[in-house]
Amino acid sequence: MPAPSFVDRVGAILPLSDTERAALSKLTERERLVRRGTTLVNENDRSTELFVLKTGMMMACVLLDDGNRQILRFVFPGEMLGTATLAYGQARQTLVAVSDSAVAPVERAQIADLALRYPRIGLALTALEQAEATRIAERLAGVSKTPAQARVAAVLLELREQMRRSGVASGDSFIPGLTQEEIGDATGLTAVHVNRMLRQLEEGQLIRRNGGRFTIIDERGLRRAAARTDHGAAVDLSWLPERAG
Amino acid sequence: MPAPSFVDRVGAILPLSDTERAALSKLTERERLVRRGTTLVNENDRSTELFVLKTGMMMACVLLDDGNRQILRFVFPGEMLGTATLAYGQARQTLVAVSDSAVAPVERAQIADLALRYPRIGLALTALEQAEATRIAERLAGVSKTPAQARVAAVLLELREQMRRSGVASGDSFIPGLTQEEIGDATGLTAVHVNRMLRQLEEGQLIRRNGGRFTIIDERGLRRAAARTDHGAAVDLSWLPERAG
DNA sequence: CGAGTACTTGAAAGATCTCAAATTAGGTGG
DNA sequence: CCACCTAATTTGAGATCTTTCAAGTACTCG
Repeated sequence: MPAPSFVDRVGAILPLSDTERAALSKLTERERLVRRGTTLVNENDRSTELFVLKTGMMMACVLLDDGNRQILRFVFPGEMLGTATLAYGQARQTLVAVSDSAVAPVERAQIADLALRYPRIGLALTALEQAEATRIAERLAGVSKTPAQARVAAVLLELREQMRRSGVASGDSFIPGLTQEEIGDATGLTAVHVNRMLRQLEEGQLIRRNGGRFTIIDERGLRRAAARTDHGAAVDLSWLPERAG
Repeated sequence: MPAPSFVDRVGAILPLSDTERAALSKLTERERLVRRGTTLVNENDRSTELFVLKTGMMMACVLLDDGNRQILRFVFPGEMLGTATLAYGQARQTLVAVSDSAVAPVERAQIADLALRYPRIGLALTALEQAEATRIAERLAGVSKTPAQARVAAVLLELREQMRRSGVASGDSFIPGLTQEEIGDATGLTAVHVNRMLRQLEEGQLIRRNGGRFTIIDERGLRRAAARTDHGAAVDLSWLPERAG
């Protein structure tokens, strides 16, 4: 399974006409490369462009004043990032490449134009954004009053899930490509403590590690350890009428 | 200043024609009362309606399996809530009234119809949703690696800010109307610890309390205590063209 | 006035962080 | 291809923050 494109993501929640499909494709024509570890956009930069990830893996984070940072989400091919420029004309998150990546820069005017021309697509974008918001809300719930081991287990499960959906990984084995420090920034833990939790999960026969490769041995057990499991509802806009009724 | 209506909120970010204004008003015609402490919607309920808060104060939370809950946001008049039904056909958050409230139930088909008829309004709703997502992301950042006192200080500042904007409070004094347990659920702390942090803030001459009323004595100091301050960008869609160009 | 809920305070237990140092892995230039 | 250099991982011990448990006080509503 190849990495899903933006059109695929939108098409998955809403049947698209050929015209709509073409308009969407046109949106992601341009391409900009971002090297691993490089920052694409800095928080609070004034900007009117957003991005669609074409290949690779990126992350969105906010920097705390004490030098710490909170990773808000990991981004996979076909997903939008930096969409806050739409509403704010300014970036609200720092975007960093986790691995070498390619993004399609999109002017917010293009998005607006598209949404005005094809209102159904506008709604589809809203729905995708909402899905992202829901995911972040879930993460907030998971981070705040959950023990460390559960948080780490949850990130692993979520990463594998997303990597599967993006065709980057298959089966129970995957390569997060994150340092333990980064896992810590995503879970609100110290790198040192992340290390201990990974060890615990390994000793509990829930996962195995070789180099950078993780294998989930006991998925049921890992889910139990993660406590909060994704109730896995899917975004679906197929109920949308063709046109205003 | 009276409580802003939904039309006011949308109108604040985008100039509206009379037609658009009328269509928006029509959306919130119905009204349903929710008594303090009552649950309007339960997480995971199948449903195709969302709500606009007309008066009162509500909150959106997710329940954790250990009986704990995470409060994701507090909702004030003119704001939408339960919007996940749009994309999922199912509630993703539990909605509870903090004080006696009145909501306008809206069928998702109505929203879709509106957005298809008036694409600019569709974009405005997207922008409002995005603002909410940004706020939750900020909260995530603030909760995960921040000391308890800073979290409590931050909630107080945010509550005052929102209550001001909604005309519920003015000046430096306001009545959160939340139990310390609820503040704890919002910050990821125990009620006991919230109590101690409030005491600390009081002893540090940053706030004062009388009954349920809070007064911010030293705003600068409280902001410093809260560490992460809202960079306060405003949502603005005035750049939107009238129609697709 | 009584009962329940919220608030307050103390003391001890537990989780996570910090600091420090050793080991391993990865990448680069010779 | 090796040697080196830096970044990442691993492990231990003590410090710190937050929770838990317990008990007493204040408030509010019938």
